Amino acid sequence: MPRISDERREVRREQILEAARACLQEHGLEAVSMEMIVVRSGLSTGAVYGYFKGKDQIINAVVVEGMAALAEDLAPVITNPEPPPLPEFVGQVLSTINNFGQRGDGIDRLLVSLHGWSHSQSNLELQTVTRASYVGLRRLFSDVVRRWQAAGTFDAATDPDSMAQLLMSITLGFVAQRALAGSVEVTAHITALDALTPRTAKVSGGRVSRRS
Amino acid sequence: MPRISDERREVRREQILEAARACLQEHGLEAVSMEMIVVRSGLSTGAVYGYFKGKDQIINAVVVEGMAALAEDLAPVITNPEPPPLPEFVGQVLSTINNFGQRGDGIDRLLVSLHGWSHSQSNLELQTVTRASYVGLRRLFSDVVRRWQAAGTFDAATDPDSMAQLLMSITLGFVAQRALAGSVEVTAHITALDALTPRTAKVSGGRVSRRS
Amino acid sequence: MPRISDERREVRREQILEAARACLQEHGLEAVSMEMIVVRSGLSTGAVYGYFKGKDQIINAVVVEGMAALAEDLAPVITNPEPPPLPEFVGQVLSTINNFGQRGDGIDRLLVSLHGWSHSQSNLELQTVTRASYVGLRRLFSDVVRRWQAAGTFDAATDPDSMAQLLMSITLGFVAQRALAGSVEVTAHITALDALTPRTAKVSGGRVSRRS
Amino acid sequence: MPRISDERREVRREQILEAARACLQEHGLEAVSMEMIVVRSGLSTGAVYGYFKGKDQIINAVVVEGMAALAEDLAPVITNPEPPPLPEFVGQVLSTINNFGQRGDGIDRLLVSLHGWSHSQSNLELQTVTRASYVGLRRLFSDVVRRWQAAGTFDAATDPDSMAQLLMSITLGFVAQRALAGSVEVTAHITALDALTPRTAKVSGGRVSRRS
DNA sequence: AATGAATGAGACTTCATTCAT
DNA sequence: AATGAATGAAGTCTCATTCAT
Repeated sequence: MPRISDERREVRREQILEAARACLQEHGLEAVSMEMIVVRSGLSTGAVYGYFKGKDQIINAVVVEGMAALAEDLAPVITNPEPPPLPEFVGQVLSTINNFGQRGDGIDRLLVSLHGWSHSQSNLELQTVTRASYVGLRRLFSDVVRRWQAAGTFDAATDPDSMAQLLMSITLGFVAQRALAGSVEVTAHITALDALTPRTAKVSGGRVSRRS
Repeated sequence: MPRISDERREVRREQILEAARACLQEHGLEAVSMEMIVVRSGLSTGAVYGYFKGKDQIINAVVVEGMAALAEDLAPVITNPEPPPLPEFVGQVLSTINNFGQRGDGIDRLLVSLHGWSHSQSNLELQTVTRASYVGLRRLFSDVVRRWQAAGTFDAATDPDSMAQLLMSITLGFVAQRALAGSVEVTAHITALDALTPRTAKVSGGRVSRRS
Repeated sequence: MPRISDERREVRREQILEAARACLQEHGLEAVSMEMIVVRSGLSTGAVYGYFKGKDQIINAVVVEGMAALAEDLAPVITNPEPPPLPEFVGQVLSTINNFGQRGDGIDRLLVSLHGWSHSQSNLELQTVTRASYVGLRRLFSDVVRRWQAAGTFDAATDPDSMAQLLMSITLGFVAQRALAGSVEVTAHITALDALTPRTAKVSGGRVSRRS
Repeated sequence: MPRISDERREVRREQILEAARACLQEHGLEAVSMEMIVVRSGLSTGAVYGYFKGKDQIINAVVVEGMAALAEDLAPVITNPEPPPLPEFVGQVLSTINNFGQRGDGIDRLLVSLHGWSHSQSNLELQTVTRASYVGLRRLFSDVVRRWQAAGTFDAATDPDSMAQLLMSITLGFVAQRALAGSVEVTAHITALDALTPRTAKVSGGRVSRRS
């Protein structure tokens, strides 16, 4: 029988993860220390160990919950039964991602996710979860492609899985480019995809006219 | 007046970086220790410190030289005065990247680069170099686009910088997806881009005229 | 809100300084190692670092607290409003110093202070404190001279500051000679000063009158 | 059969000691490193080890040769068969010492000697030499006292050894005070001793008149 | 449950000394 | 004799984790 309510427990847990995120972003994967997290969380060392078994578990939780939160944000866009044309669809995905990075508190959760990518290279547990998560996302992308094909707005001969790989690369690459090069714009991606996309008479005509 | 030749010095230096790469891949950014690198390099602690001022300098050198090596491999593809059509061009880029990752020795230099991405988030020196490097790569991409446009094989109205951002995302995303999801294929990307791209004869001519 | 009382904390701190003193005397300034101090203190490495930021801080604390303790011992002698004649006064000072060196525990705090003299040559922080402390002591000596002069037992024409310099030299020199030559006696100094000093009745009266 | 002449060898040896002195003064006993000395001496590591067996030997040589050089400077003053009255004699000693400290080259050999005092506390070899040297100096002082007594200018009842201890303290104390408090003047010491010293009619009369 | 002092393995780095050239 | 690269023991300090209170 817990002395403090589950609700309160959850608040504390989030407090710790919040602190960990901040430290991770501020100091990087190699330099985060338990003490940092403890101080920033406002709890005591012992208390933190009451919520997490150790440092690794905290880092993993940060990464995993980050992925989960992003997935949640992406869900409406990606499971949309009638997805918009590819450029617009990608625009929606990237916008969602962009917004995800900027949640009031000064922590850019996307930058934190880069640390997760690195960490998952050598942390088996995290690797398993991460891989499952990204493979899952890729499958959702391929489902979108299939929905386009079913709706007749996309070449039926194209392998949905291949297309999903490309969409995946664009998505992850957007995150990486944002972190590494700094300036990236969602609209630039939309523009570029618009330029690529072949338009059948009806569609392309419609769009072109809209823009002229 | 060095007792050992510059050549020999360079060999030793590379020995150390090689060891660092292996350790980085095997244990991850947070867990690499100097002792690991020292043991693996076959040199003594003191010797390693004779070549690098400290751990950070080694890590940075690994990352920076990794980027430089990749850039060198990519150069012929990316500075090609008559670049092939986009899907094929991207195919060449991704293939080069793929090959770069698999240089006999069992070290996947691309996985190592993910650690570099993470590390550069919180290491100012590395960040500066990294950013310059990726911004430079993006510029080269935009030059490729301009060459396509000059050759009349690409819509002249498209902003080359936007297109470069997309190419950049695809490139970086390929690396990330390879590390995170595991199975990615260059051919899948080519296929997908082929499906998107307007076919030369009819379309490109048509589009160019339509928009001019 | 500390779990251990301030009192207990102070005890621990003193434990560490005690250990440091012992090591300093036993091995000398260049050879004291943290491990020595840690082992001798009976605490763990981490614990010691919880009380002092580093080795330098410990050494400095040993020196500074040593000076403070000696100053405390000297206070009653040196601030005596009616100081005895010079030879006896110097005898009191040197005796106090001698006693200070032999506090039961087998550590000669005066020998330790020699290390402090050396260390303060190249440790700015320590130099500042040391200098202030010795300059302060010199001022107290000149005040004693002034009290003698006010009481009419000392030549009023003599510059108190000059006399203070001599007293200072005798005092510091006693410490040095004790450490370097080994056998020094307080009584020898008293005897010698007695031999120098003009005897009260005849001489001092004569001199004072002659010079006023 | 030495390939280089003994003369050249001696020059090199002095070069090394000179470098060691500079480093000792600049960085202090604990912080001097072989590399520092090597670099400053302008020789190579190996060369330095050709002249001295190790670091300790260099430090000891610096200290011992420093004492020897000072002794040489002091010799004429202290072995003077007809030493001047005590205040003047002390003045000569302290002046000699002061000059010893300031030999053009920016190195204060007296400050270096403080490190020697510290080092000799825990270096048996150095301690032996140092002790012998200072005990010897003290004996010379007592001989001076005996010469005063023989000449009838000093109370014959005074124990020369006691007086020697006092002179020793003043001498060493002058060095210490110079290093620790900064401003010390030879003249202040003369003045103070003048004020102490009892004058038989003739002598005191003469001096007093000079001052009134 | 909570606290935070204590632990101690292990990280990074220096540096006196050696020795192949 | 001279060089200076290499060695590796030893030093300083950090930090994840535990546990008495």
